[in-house]
Amino acid sequence: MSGDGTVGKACDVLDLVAGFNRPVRFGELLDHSPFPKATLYRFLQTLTNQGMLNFDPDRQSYAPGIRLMRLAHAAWTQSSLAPIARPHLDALSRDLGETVHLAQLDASQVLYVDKRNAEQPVEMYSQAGKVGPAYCTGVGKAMLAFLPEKALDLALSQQSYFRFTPNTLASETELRAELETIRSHGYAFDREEHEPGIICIAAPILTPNGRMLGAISITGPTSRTDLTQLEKWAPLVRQAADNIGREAQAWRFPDIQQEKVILT
Amino acid sequence: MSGDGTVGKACDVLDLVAGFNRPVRFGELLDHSPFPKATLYRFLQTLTNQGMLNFDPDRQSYAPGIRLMRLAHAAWTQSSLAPIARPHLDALSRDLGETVHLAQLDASQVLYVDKRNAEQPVEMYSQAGKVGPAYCTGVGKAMLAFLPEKALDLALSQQSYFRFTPNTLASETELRAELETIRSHGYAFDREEHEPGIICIAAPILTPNGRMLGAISITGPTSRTDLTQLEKWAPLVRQAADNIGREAQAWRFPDIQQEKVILT
DNA sequence: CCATTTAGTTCCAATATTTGAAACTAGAAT
DNA sequence: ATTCTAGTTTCAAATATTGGAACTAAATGG
Repeated sequence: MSGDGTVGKACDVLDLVAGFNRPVRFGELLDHSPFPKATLYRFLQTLTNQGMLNFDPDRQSYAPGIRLMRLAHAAWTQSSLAPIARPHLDALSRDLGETVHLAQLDASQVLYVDKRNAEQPVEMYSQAGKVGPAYCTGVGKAMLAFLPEKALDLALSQQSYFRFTPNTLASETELRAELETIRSHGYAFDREEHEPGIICIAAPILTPNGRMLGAISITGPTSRTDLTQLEKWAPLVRQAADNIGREAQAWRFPDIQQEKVILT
Repeated sequence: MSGDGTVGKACDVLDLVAGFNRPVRFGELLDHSPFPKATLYRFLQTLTNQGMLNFDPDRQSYAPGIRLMRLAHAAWTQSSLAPIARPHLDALSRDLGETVHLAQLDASQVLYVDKRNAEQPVEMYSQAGKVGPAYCTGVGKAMLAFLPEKALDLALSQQSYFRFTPNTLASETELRAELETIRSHGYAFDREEHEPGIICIAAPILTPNGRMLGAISITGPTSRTDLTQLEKWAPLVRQAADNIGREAQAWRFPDIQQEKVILT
């Protein structure tokens, strides 16, 4: 994938292991990796040794290690929009009573960063940290629509365009047209493009100076809601997204000033 | 810390950045790292490039990257006890009405893997992924008590023994005596050793063949409960821990058999 | 406004590490 | 008992990392 020397390769191995979504044996990994046996073997040893992978001696299988959870906790706290967005998600969830998602883009995929569930309490990592396709979800399209040109080209070339439902926009051409519409409206719909019976409205989170940071969405089942209903919520969703974007840009400036004060 | 070649060093840099618990600039990292300027610089570039770190161009600061969240999600699903323990935590939480923790050991520290909160829904990564000291928490001591000798020696040498409260066991000698008691009882108390006003009872999670996998605990404020009350719950906690341990060992065997069946 | 300091980035030859074919070992299947 | 398969180790050649030093950009201050 990406040739950042030894470290990049090690990251690729991490992804490889994580990608199986189950503990996996050496041989399987070898079949799916570009590395020679000895090389892959040493990477697995090193990563296991570091706690980035977990080796189960009973099963003789590798899985992502819990050291990653500690690091991810720091990432969630510091690099994600979750801390800033939290009160806004709470408010949307309370006011609208439907599922609320907060997502960011990671490797051209949608990464769900936080969630409020309509009737039941949040399920932990089973939601946060989960990934999904960008080209056929509300949050995904909302984010793509406001990506800078070069990044967009790359991202669009990396989508699978698998047709999950009859409504899926399953080509780059169709998707680009849709993104145009989304840009002009300022929000995106998911018209059962990923899962039948599930629709959503999503808005991008943009800083005042235009950097796209993520997206939020309101999701509901077609049994309970429809696109007309969702569209009525558009102003609310947009407003929440704008507030998050503004706060995100303002964030940390106090921090820097503090340092200045201390140094003076 | 640990010299696993280039990959090990890159992991150290990740820990270094995560350890600040806030976005941090190049210079600060340099002051706290053993690497020369150019070397650290290249590590940061590579890791940022890989999405393992996040570089904020406005602030010119580094933070753990959201790619870690995706990997951690896989770790939580596959390598942690959370999926197995979930129903047991739910039951304990429902029956006892107090806070329930599930923890595992990571780098001689307590890593909280899941949680049920008495009255309010779970807070996401703000709990899962969080780390704490092993020598002065219930889950920590319960796990240490059932660690194999060599691993225990290492772990005990890595504790800070900071005296958080008057009750903290702030030396290896005191702690070893306590671990002896815990081994004979099969459960551990936290007698306000980490936070004043907070007590807990914890039980190690052991496989039938004796491998220590983690621990669970029931925590309460001294205003509402006392050690006598907690001790009454010991059988319940132990039973839940045993069930988790048994299921964890049994886990995956079907998987292997499936493969055998397919191959035959 | 220019001089000076500080912070961050690039270069490149010396050096240490990674690489991977091949040999080896343990255990399962025949 | 023998053959296979899966996993582990070895070692010289190939390659990537290293880090001192030179460089640039941006902040500071005179």
